[in-house]
Parts: sequence; structure tokens; C-alpha cells
Amino acid sequence: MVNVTRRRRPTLDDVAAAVGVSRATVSNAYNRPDQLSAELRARVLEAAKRLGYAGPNPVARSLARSQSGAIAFMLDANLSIAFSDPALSITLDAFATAIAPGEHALVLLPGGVDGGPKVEQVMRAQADLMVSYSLSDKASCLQAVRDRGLPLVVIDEPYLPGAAVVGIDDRGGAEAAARHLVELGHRRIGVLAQDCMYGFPGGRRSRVEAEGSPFRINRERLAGYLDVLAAAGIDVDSVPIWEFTGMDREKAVAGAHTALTEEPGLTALLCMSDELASAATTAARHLGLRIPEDLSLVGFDDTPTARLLEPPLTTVRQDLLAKGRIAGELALRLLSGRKAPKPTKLPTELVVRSSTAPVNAGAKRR
Amino acid sequence: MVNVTRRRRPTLDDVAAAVGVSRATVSNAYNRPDQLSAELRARVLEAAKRLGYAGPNPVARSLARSQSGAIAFMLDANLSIAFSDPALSITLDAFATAIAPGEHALVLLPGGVDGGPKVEQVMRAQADLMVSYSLSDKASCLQAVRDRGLPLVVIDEPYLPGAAVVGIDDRGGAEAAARHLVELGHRRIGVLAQDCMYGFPGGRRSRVEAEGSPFRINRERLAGYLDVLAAAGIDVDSVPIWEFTGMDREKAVAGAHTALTEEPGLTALLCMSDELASAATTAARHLGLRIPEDLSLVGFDDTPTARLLEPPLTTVRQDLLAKGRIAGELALRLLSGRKAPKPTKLPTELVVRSSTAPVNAGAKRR
DNA sequence: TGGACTTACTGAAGCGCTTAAGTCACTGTG
DNA sequence: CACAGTGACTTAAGCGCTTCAGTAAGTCCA
Repeated sequence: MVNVTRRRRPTLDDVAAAVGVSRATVSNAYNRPDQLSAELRARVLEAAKRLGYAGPNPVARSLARSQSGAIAFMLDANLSIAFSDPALSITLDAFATAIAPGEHALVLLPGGVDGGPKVEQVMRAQADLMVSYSLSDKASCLQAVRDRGLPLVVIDEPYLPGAAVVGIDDRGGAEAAARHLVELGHRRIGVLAQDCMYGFPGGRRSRVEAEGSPFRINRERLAGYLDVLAAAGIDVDSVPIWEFTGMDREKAVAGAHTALTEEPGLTALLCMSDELASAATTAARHLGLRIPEDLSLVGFDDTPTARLLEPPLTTVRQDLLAKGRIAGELALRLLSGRKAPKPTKLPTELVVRSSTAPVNAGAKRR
Repeated sequence: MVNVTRRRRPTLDDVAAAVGVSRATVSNAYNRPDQLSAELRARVLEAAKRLGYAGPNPVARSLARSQSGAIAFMLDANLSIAFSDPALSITLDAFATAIAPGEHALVLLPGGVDGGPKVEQVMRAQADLMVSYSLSDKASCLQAVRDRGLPLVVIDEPYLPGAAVVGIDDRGGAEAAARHLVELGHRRIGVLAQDCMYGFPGGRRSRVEAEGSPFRINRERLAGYLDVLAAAGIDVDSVPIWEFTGMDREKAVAGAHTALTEEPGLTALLCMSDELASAATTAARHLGLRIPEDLSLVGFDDTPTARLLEPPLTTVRQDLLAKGRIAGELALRLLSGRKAPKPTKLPTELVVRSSTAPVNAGAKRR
């Protein structure tokens, strides 16, 4: 049996002493094999193995190199909620692939009360760079990032001077969604919005309230919707807007149910995410409303959910893989000391599936 | 405008010099406020602010304290795939909550070719403890963890001496699932299994192959199924088993389609996960098979998916929240220097919903 | 044969912080 | 008044590694 006495782990110095070389040589054996003879290197590695030395301590290495080798992702909510949005997994995966995996570790900072992670968590995070994943303008962690002087990559929001931003054409996408409904003849249209305000429960919102959302994406999408509706001669102040918070499916279904009950005259719903559209689909089914005959639904994002819905969802596609990949490239760029380029805005595209139809197709509205 | 010359960030020493105190005092101002007068502490903090010192460098602090303050999660696959399983988000969230968030950061190590993350990633990870999330017996990262001498918490698999393990009663759950079908009169039953073998595409497997899976959970669930079927007088060698790899929904649907076509006589499917059952549901619909009249389906895990399926899925429930929480508690325990307790095995429970019915209910089988 | 290179390694100065132990001036006490 | 006790700092020894500027011996070429 191996001796498992809890004695301290061997260090570079121990190996150096065992082989009878300097500490620098052992370090080189691991980091710059070309700096010593193959024979000596073999001896060093052999001694390391014999002593149970598992290679340079990552923390010490980080300190000596003045770089921690990690990138931290700041999330808007706890992990369970954050990952209930498939868009996050996809973006994160593309990001992780882009940053040359193995070179950088990925640290997750779950969100707390004001959206982002706690300031304290940011201050203590061992990371060379931070990523803001769809955070509110008000997230206090962003100032902490600034205070630490860390480079920042922003995915979607908020737009911040000095940060490298990648986002999508939210406004254009929203316009396309609304235009599609208008062209199908819809006039009584409702909006399902995500997180307009923090710390409030979901529910009906006035236009002014919704327009004051601390989430840039919400503001953009809403503006896109309302601009088109206004241009079509619809009184935008009469367009009902409901807010949904926290990505909780049960609550979203209940909220959509309430919305549909409150405004039975609606013929279409503009949903700021596919998840919301999914909840609306379920609520509509409960109410005996057929989609699209009785109610047309447009989503946003085109996550895998959209295609799986029954009926498949008309939605605004964004390229999540590209977004994640570009975010990764921006991270690498900032890490190499270069400046943030101008914000990247990826195109969006309306994908028409089966959840939308001309307004009077069914005409069986309560 | 602030001077943004790229000069080096101030350190503890700079603040100490500015205030005219020793470095230790500044350190105490941050870490042990009771060690200095409130007045001096205020002066220190004020000077820090003035100099743009954002608090102790986390890496240096880690080195000095000989602990990195992070916990690394080793995953079986890339992030996109790993998170397409809702069980991971839930478990991870419960884990993160349990380990006193803010005290420990969470590092994600995505899996590579042999399941777990690369050895190199493990060697470089700044973490005080590793978590094996449902890894194969063969994952090379596990030896790396051992080599580094890091404590290890295992969720589900593999069972490893010295590690703190939390899992569920996979076998009992599988038995309950199979018994349920047997009691409903089913005799022609197929098994949809997850990842029996690495590096092979999915497809039909012999019993021996499936029993040789490097995933303990697979072996347990399969054993649970087959034991009960055998006890019911069914020839287990004739029970068809299909393997699905990689959690890819499209492929899973296609695979289930193939399976159902290959063996048209089946009246029920035992699925090793709800995701697999979901794919089977879709495939069955494509084939015009009604659930449960023509085909009964039992899932495993009882993730949110199960309830959302049409029809709602009969499945084996496990308490993912408890599993994550217990894993977190185990992590804290190991971190405090205590030994790993005996493996925790959480109970499972069959939840009967609408995807199962007596075998001859429909009788409209091809 | 001697100067210019190259190869193979060493010395030592950090990287920025924590913390145990020590100092020193005061305070209260019998 | 001597002395233990306390509060408020300081000293200095690490934590374990990287890396730059040497140094010494060996190689090459004119």
C-alpha cells in the first residue's frame, strides 16, 4: 500500500533537489522542453513521477505569469434558471470551443439579486476576462469588473464603452415578426415580454414601463414590434404587454393563460422568446384555442424548442453558434491586449413555420 | 477623463506605502477588520479607492492561502450536449447553492474524447476539489485527479475508492419500471440505452455488449430491467437493446424510428432516460403508433420533460435537487479535511402517468 | 587557432498576498 | 509601583512557480 501520510505535496524544488538540478530546469522540463537535453528531461520527469509530483501548481504558475488562465461567465440568474434557456448552452458551448479549450478554464458566476453575480464574487473570481451574458444595465457586477480593470466581453447586453460587444439585430428581427403578423391581417396583437423590470412579479405592463426595461434587448425588441404596429395604424398604447420573469415555465404558462383570458379578442401574440411562445402554446391549448386558426404566435431566437413545438413555431432566427464563437474570438482578442472593435451586430431572419396564419382563417374566436 | 495609461495595477504594497503603514495592515483591512482601528481602516480603504486598488489579487491570495477557492465540475461531453440534459442544470444549481455561493467559484471542464475532460485540463485547473458528474469508468481525467491528490466527489458514477459518492438506486428504479410493464401484461419489451460503449455509433447491441458498458448507471439500470423480465419468464437474450450516444435529439429520434421499425412486435419500451423516451414519443408519432394504446413507454429521471410530453410520461423519479445538494455537502466535508463517508444512495420511485397501459388495450399493432 | 555562436543549464528576482510571531505603548490592578 | 494584559501594528517568512540575464563548455568556420 502506498504511504498516504498527509505530508505536504512535493514541489518543483523537491524534484530539483532529487535530480540535482536547479529549479529553473525542472520548470523548463514542463514548459520549454527545448531548453534542456532530452536525457535530462526524462530524468526530471522520472523523478517527478517517483516523488508523486503532478506538475506545476496551477495557482503558483498563474501568479508567476500574472494571468489566471480562466474566463468567467457572469449570468443573469441561478444556474437552473439560466440553463433552462437552451440559448445559453449553445452559446456557451460555441464560446468554449472558440477559446481554445484547455488553454482557458471556464468559470461560472451565477446571478443573484440584481441580475448579475454578486460584486464580491466578481472581486474574488480568478479570471483574466469577464463575459457579461445578457445582463441588465443595472447589474452591479459590471462596475466591479471595471474596478478590477478586467477586460469585458458583452454578449447581447448591456452596451458598455470599452467592452467588446456581440449582439444581434434585435430590432430588425422584431420588426420582421410584427410585419409578418400585420401582413397576415392581424390588428389585435399582444406582446409577451421578458423581464422588463427587476424585483417585480410578472404581469401586465404599460408601454412606458416596458420601454423603461433595463434590458437593452427588451427595449429593442419592443421598439421593433411597436414601430411596425404604429406604422400599420395600430394604436400602440392599446397593445397589451405582459411581462414574464425568471424563465419559470409553470409561471409562464399561468401568465400566458391569464393574458389570453384578460384579452380574449387577441388574434396574435408577439413573444420575445421561444420559451415564452412555448408557454403560450400550452396555455392556448388549455383554453381550447387552436394555433394558428384561433391564435397566431411568433417567437424569438429559434432555439431547438421552436421546431419541436406543436405546431412548429414561426420565429426570428438568430445564429447562436456564431454569437458564441464571435464572443470567444473577442475574448481572445482582448486577452492579447488589442482593443475592442466596434460592436458586432449579427443579422436576424424570420422563419415562417406553422404557428401563424391569416387572421380570419379560423374566425372561431370567443 | 481618467488617465488610462497601461501602467501596472496597484498592489497591497502601493496602498500600504500611500497610507504609511505595513502591508500586513492593509491586508488586515480587507480580511480581518478587527485587527486594526476603524479609523485607520477607513483611511486604508480610502487610499485604496484613490489609487484604484480593487482589493487583494485573487490569485496571490490563493497562493498564500494554499487554496484556490474553486471547485471544478468534470463533464462527460461538451457543454452543449451536457446541458441538453436538464438533469445537469438542476443538479449543478443545487450543488452551487449548497457550497455557499461566493465562497467557491464553479469551474466547468467540458468533456472530450474519452468522456471526461482532458488530463491536461485537469492538471491545470485551479480547484481545490473535483466533481465527477456521471463519468465513465474509463475517463482518464479520474487518474489525473488522483495524481494531483485532489479530493473527489462523484455524482452517480463511477464508484471510486476514496471518493465521496452520491448516487441513486438505479437498479431498484429500473426494476420498478420493468415490473410495471410486466404487470400490465407486456412481454415484447425493448430497451433504449444510453452510451453503452464509447467511440461507437449508436445502434443495436447484444446483451453482453450492453452489460459491458463502462457506465455504472447503464449497467445497473440494464440489470434491473433484465432481472425483472427474466423473473417474469421472458428470454432476456431476445430482448432487443439499442444504444444511443451523445444526447443528440435528431439522432435519437432517428434511432428510435429504426428500432421501432426493426422490431414491429414490441408493445413497450424501457428508456434509460426521459430524453430517450421523448425521442421515442416523436418517433412513434411519425410511425402512426399511439401511446399508450399501441406502445407503452417508461422513462427514467423524471426531468421536467416527462410532464411536458404528450402524453405525460410514466417514469422513474429521482431527486435531482437532493443529489446536487448532497454532492455539495460532500464537497464541503472533503474540503474541511474530513473523510468521505460511505456512498449515499438516494431512493427512486416509479411515477405512473399516461404513457403506459395494459398490453392489449389497443390491439391495433402492425 | 581563436573568435563567434550555440547548447545546456543556473541564479536570482520577482508575482502579490497571508499570517504567525513579535514589538511597543498603554491601561488597569493589587 | 511593578506587572500582566490588551490593542494596534510591524516583521518577515513563506506560498510555488516563471523567466530573464547570465555562465561555462562545446562547436564551427576561416
